[in-house]
Amino acid sequence: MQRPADTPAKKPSRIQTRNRRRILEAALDVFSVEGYRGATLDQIAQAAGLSKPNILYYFDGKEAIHVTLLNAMMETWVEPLRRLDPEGEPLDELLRYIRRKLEMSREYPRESRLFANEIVQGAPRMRPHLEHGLKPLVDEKAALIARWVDEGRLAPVEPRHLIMSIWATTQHYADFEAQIAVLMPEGDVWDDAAAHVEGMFRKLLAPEAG
Amino acid sequence: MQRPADTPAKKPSRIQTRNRRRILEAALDVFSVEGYRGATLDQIAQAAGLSKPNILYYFDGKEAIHVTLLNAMMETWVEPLRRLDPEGEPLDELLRYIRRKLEMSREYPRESRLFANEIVQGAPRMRPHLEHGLKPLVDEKAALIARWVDEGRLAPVEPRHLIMSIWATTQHYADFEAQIAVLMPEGDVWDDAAAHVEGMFRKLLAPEAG
DNA sequence: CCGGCTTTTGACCATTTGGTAAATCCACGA
DNA sequence: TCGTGGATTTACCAAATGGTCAAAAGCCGG
Repeated sequence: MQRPADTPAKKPSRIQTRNRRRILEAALDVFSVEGYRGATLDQIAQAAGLSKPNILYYFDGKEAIHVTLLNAMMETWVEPLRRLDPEGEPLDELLRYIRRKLEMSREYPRESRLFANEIVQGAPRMRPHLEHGLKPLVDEKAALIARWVDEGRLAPVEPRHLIMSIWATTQHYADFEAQIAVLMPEGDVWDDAAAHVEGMFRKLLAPEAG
Repeated sequence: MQRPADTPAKKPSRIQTRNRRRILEAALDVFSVEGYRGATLDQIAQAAGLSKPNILYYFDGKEAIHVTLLNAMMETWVEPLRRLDPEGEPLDELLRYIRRKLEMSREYPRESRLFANEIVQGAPRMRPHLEHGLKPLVDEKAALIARWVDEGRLAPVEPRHLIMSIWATTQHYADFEAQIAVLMPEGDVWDDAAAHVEGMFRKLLAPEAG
C-alpha cells in the first residue's frame, strides 16, 4: 500500500500519526510564510526532520499537504462563527465572537497567514471549500444578524459587510504582523488591539438606547 | 551599457520607456496574483509580449522588477494618508481619507495585493521602506490624531489602531476579493462597502455631541 | 530471533527557472 | 545609404525542485 495516509482501511500506526503530525506542523510553518509556490518540499522536509522521499511516503505530494492543512484549519477557523447563538443577546454574542476571533489571530497567526496567502492569490485550491463550506454558514449567520437588526436589538448594519469588517480587523493583526511590528511602539499591542476593536464594534452595533 | 534602466546618465529612449512600462505592468499582474516566488520571468515575459532575455535587458533581474514595483507603488499608496490635513475638520479629514482608501482598493486591487503578498510573507524586500518611509509618516499622523482627540474634536481612539482598522477594512475588499466574490450576493458590493465602512468609522469617531 | 511488514534512504530523473553569451536585427542620424 | 549603437533573439547553462524507485533498515508479533 502506497498511501497509508488517505486509506482509512487500517488504523494508522503510532509512527504514522507522529510523522504526519510533524509534517503538517512543519508545512504550516513553511507554507504560511512562503505561500504555496514559494514553499519547497526540501524546506518542509528539513523543518520536519525527515527526508524528502519520506515525506512523499506520507503524503501524495506537495499539493496534498497544502490541501490537508487548509481543510483541517478551516474547521477550527469558522468554529467561532458557528457558535453565534440565535438565542443569545445579540450584542454580547457578536462581541464574544469578535474577541474570540482576535484571540485566534494571536494564538494561530500561522493558520491565519496560510489562509491569507491562499485567498490573496485567488483561492485556487480552496474555492470549492469556500462555496460549499463557508458560504452557507455566512448566509445563515447573516440572516440571523439581519433578524436581530430587524428586531431592533442591534443598530442597523449590513450583516455581510459587518462580518467582513470583523474578519478584516481581527485577522489584520496576524496577517500583517510584519507591518505592525514596524509601526507599533513596543508594548501590549494585542491588549490595545482588543480594546480598540471591541470598542469600535460596540459603538457600531449598540442599538439606540431608549 | 548593460543597464539603461538604472543609470540615469542618459535620458531613456522612447522604446525604453515603453518597454519598461510594459514590463512593470505585466509584472504587476503576475506578482500580485502569484506572489514573489510564485511568479516566473517567463510568465512576466509572456504577459509583456517580450522575450525573457529581453526583459533581463531592461531589468537587472526578477528581484529588481519586484522592488521597482513595490517602491513605485508605495508612493501612491501612502499619498492619501499624507494628505490628512492638520488644519481641516478632523472627522471630515478622516472620513475623506477612508473614502479615498476604499476607492484605491477598488481602482488598484493589484497594487493592494502586491503589497499584501509582500507583507504577509514577512516583508522580506520591504522592511527598510516600511521603517524609513512609512513609519515616520504614521508617527506624524498618529500624533495629529492624538491631538484631535485631546482637543475633543474626535471621540477617544487609539490613533495607530485606528489607522490599522482603516487599512484592514478598506484593503480587505481588494486583498480578499476572491473570498468576497464567493460570499457576497451579486450587486453593488463596492457601494455597500463604502456605506458600511464610512458609517462604521463615523460612529467610531464622531465626538460626543454637546 | 526470525520473517514479513512498515518505514527510511540514496540515487536518480525530468522539468522548471533565473540568468548568460553571442549573434543578429533594426532604427536612425550623418 | 550606410554605419553604429541600441534592441532582440537563439541557444544555452547551472541550480532548484517535485517526484520516483528499488534497495536497505527497522520494528514487531510469533
